[in-house]
Amino acid sequence: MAAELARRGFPDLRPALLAVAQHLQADGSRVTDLAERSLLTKPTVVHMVDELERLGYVERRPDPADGRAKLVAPTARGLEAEAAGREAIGQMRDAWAALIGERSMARLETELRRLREALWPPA
Amino acid sequence: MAAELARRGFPDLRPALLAVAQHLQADGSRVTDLAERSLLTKPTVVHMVDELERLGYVERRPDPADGRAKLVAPTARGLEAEAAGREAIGQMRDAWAALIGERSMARLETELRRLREALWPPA
DNA sequence: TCTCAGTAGTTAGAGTGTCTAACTATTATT
DNA sequence: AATAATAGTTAGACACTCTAACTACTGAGA
Repeated sequence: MAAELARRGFPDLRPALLAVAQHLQADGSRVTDLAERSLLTKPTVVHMVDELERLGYVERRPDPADGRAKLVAPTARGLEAEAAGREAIGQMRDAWAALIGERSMARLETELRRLREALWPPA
Repeated sequence: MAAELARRGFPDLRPALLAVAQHLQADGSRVTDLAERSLLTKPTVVHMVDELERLGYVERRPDPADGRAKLVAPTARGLEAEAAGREAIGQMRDAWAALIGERSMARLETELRRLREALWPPA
C-alpha cells in the first residue's frame, strides 16, 4: 500500500504511518482508540500522529466531550490520501482477480472475511 | 508465530529473525538467497544471521562449491525450533478450521495458494 | 463540595530492525 | 594477466516500538 500511495503522489506515507492512519475516522479519532485498533501502544501512536501532523495529513483538535481527550482528524490532504488508497485497493483487487479469476477472488474475500469475523468479532 | 514459539520454549526468536529463518534450508542456504527470498537486503540478512548464530540457531560453514560463499545451516536447536514451528502452524490451522469450518478453511487455503502462485510463480 | 482513583495524552530513553554506501575476498571473463 | 562481477561484510544513520514515568482532566463517593 505504501508503494502504491507513493506512486500516486504520497511518498511520505510509510507503512508504520498507514498502520495507524488506516483507522482514522473522518470526524476524528482518539489516540486511545487508534492504539487499540492498530494493536500498538499509546506512545507509539502518539509518535505516529506527531509525524502525520508534521507531514500535514492530520490535525489535533480538542474533544468537546472530554477535556482530557483530543480528536485526531484528517486534513484535506489526508482525505485525498484516503481516496487514493481506496482507489489503489480497488485496482489491486481487480488485478488479482484478473490473475486467479473473479470466482476465486470472490471466494477468497468471503472466506477471509469469515475468518476475520470469527477471530475479531465486530464489537 | 513468534508468540507461539515463545510459548514452546523459543522466546528469543523474534519476528524479524523468523522472517529470515523461515527460508533456511536444512543443508544450508546462502545469504544472498535468504535475502532474495525474505525480500530484505543482504546487510539486513547478515545482521539477522549474526543474531541467529549468537543465539545458537544457525552456524556458518564455508561453501565447498564457491570460496566466496558461506552456507548458513540450522543447528540441532534450530531444527527443534523448526519442528515446534510446524507444530504451531498445524494447531493454528486446526483452531481456525474449528472456527469457520473445515470446508471454509480448505477453500481459503486453496485460493491463497492459487494467488501466491500467480504472484510469485515457483521459479 | 472535596478528595482521590482512574483515564487521556505525553515525554524520555532504550533496544531493535532496516537501509545505503563502501569495503574485502574470491571467481569468472576476456 | 587484468578486470569485471559476485558473496559476504562493516559502518553508520534513520525509523519503529516498547516500558516507565509524568501532567491534566474527569468522575464517584465521603
